[in-house]
Amino acid sequence: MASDIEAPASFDSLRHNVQARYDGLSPHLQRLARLALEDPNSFALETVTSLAQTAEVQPSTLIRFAKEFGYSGFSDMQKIFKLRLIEGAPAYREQIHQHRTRLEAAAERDPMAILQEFTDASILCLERLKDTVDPAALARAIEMIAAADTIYVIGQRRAFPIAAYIAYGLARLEHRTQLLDFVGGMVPQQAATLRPTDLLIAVAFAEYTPAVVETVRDVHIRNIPTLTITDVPTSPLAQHGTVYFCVDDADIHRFRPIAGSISLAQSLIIGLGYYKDARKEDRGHGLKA
Amino acid sequence: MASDIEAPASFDSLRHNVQARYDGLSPHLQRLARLALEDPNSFALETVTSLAQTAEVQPSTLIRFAKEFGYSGFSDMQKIFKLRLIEGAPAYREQIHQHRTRLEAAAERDPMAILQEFTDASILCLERLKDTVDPAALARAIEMIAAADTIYVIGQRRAFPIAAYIAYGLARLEHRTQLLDFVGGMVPQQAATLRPTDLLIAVAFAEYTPAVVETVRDVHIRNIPTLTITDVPTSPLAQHGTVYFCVDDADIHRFRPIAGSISLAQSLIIGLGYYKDARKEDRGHGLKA
DNA sequence: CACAAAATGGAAAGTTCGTTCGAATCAGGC
DNA sequence: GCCTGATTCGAACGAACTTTCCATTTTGTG
Repeated sequence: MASDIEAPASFDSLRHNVQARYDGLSPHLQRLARLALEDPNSFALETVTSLAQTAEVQPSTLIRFAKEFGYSGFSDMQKIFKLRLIEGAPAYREQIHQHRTRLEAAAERDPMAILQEFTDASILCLERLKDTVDPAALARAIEMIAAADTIYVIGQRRAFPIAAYIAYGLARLEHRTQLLDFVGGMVPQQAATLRPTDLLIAVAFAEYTPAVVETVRDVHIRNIPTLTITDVPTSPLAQHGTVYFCVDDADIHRFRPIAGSISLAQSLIIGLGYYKDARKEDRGHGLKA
Repeated sequence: MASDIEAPASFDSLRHNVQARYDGLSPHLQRLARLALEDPNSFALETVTSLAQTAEVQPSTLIRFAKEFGYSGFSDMQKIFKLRLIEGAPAYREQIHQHRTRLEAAAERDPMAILQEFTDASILCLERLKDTVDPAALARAIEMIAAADTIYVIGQRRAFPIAAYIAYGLARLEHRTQLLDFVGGMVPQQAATLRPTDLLIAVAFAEYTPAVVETVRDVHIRNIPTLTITDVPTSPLAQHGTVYFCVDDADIHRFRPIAGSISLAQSLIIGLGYYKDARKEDRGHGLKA
């Protein structure tokens, strides 16, 4: 063991350590050092034996390598490599939990504290949205909307405001849009009139309003394109979405922030606006190369 | 084991399989399915025992889960999750870079850049909201809502989703609530039935929908309490609000973020929830000092 | 209400993995 | 050329992990 008061706790500091002491290492340890910095993924996922094979050293050398940098053994060092892979991801749910407890603590008397905590939580949702949305799905969703003849939008309870906003936005962009709002109780009949050239946009979160789920399923089974916004990949709306988005906003005191979903909806609308503008321009200037 | 000729070799196909067969799985397997799709990183890095603990199932259930989808055991399935991590991970650092360059270069075309820009703008709105909201107004608004007999909510166009959310939230807190949605064209008549013990909540931004403005003015002149959410203090809704909030969100690409207004609405609802809980407790334990 | 089938719990067996430690090998100095 | 110290090898051990199997509970059905 080189010195006693070390053991880097982050991948970055470990890398610095390895780089600084590289010249003073024995040949085999140098080989491992190179491997560790060039292919850290393998160090996170593979076993001592298989790493030893690829590096053409004995397993015990890997343990000596780990101890050389202050860890108690290989497993101890491997934690750092595993951490590097998930970087930042686990923070979200913990942070939300913090917000929730803080909100519950300070809330009873001061509404302003509620506002504070709630907007903070909403901001977190928005930050996360940027990371979790699949760019390909976003592009495809916009194309689907642009290609559709008539767009039907459905959403109930907490999801209704989002559905309403989508309908509003589409109408502003002069799309044929129909918000299925259950007034008059004719939704099943309305859904039955959808054609394969139309599009159904559905929004629902747990517990998924049965009427919405059924509508989506019926329409999707009839091979009519569906675009769904829901919370988790296992939701029935994800299963029956031709394209789907998951915006999982952890709930805060029985109410979930919907800022994430709303912003996604708004981004879809704005993206659609640009998409249509671009196509209009192309048509105006003739065919493009 | 469900069938014999399967075992997805990629994470995508595994995800599709899980989504498709989710409904037919037993409760515990469903729980694992959710965890697997929502937190695939843990499935790649952690052990059977620790995953079983977080999912609150027995380790054996994880093996059953893996076999259900055609793998020989958990380790066999875990390979897929590990693969996803090494293929998906290098993207991360590049993604950050991509975001930057895409934002600077081609913001107009790329939907992902729009999403980025738009969520950033929404975050800004939320930051501002915390500073601009008057704590006294917030407290008074909650008291007004709590004191009201029946609450009428009105909002059109972009403000309609916000009004709809308020109506939803109030209904969930078991308030008598009526969303004035212009279906049937009876809004003026409905508004005429408001009594001084009721409350009108109105939401409108420039250009203020005339029907909403008129309704608010009429109700306010009749000395019925009004709570309004609008954009600027000079708005007609601010003038005729017994209590009013201004949430001025600068527009971006012809559309304004409404995340700020939505979050204010949600904070009002949650604040009301706590307020009611507190009063209920007080009544239960007698008068408080 | 009893029964069969499915789902789950839990402990014990079996396997893989990480780690240790003495022997073997190598490099450089007298 | 031998000796010393550092380095590496590799078998054996012990711990951790996965898997199996059967008892128990739950669920649905006649």
